Amino acid sequence: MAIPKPGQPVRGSQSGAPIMAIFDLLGRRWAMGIIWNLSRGPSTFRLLQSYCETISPSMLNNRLKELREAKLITRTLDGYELTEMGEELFALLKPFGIWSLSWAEKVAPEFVPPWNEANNDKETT
Amino acid sequence: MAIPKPGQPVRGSQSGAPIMAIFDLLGRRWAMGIIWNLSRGPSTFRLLQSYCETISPSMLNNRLKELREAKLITRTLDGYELTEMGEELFALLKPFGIWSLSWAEKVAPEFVPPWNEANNDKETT
DNA sequence: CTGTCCGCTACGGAATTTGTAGCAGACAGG
DNA sequence: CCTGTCTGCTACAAATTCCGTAGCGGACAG
Repeated sequence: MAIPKPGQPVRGSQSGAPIMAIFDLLGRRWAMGIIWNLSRGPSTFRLLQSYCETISPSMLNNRLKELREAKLITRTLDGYELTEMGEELFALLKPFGIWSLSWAEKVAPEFVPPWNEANNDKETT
Repeated sequence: MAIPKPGQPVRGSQSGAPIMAIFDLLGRRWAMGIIWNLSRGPSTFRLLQSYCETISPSMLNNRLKELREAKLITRTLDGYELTEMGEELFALLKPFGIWSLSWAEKVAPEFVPPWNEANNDKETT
């Protein structure tokens, strides 16, 4: 049940607006992380698994299927990769990366990894 | 367990990067929806409950607590409202609203509510 | 004191996620 | 062909999270 059907009320939607469908899709464990990891280029099932260390194969499989049904990713000979729409979504997600740094500094300074301070200049796509 | 502790590996993080902490926080049911609803102004517990129709009180309470711990929202006499950081996050979330429309058109045309077509020109903040 | 509304908690059952074992297919060496 | 190894993916039970509903204590009106 990746994409809520038009007739069915989206979980938590007060109007069935598309934004709630997206939140329903991305508001699941690993969904955004998978998009994020895939933004670095095509990736295989196994590779994705190692990126998301503790994800279980069936979870990964489920998320991958849902994301595929949502036309956000696609299967290729190289494994999985973002579709054009997936890239668009990632473009929206990207600012989170920068913002999350300042957020982490405020709510949990120690949480910002040291390698980041010396490494965050490669952040430009 | 809203904010992953520095020592603990974030669920699904390959490096403990802040972005994964955000994904861990927002990648839970209702989290983004709550931020979204709160962006319209302060709201009460009961009101939030009616916005997120099927959420249970304990769930809402949990999310609210996590979001508060993450310094994204705050309690006031009016109920709950976004902090400055929460507003920043919403600013990042806002483009999703526009993008979700074109996404919905492509993956589920019928899903785009009719009222939107006559209403999406007030979207320019 | 009674009734009503509010914020919030408790708790059992349902749904989702995790951890682990394992299957089928591809490919290399022998 | 047989063996070993690697990859993509499935199965399934256990653990965790979430939903649905009942209910508590406080505020406030009559």
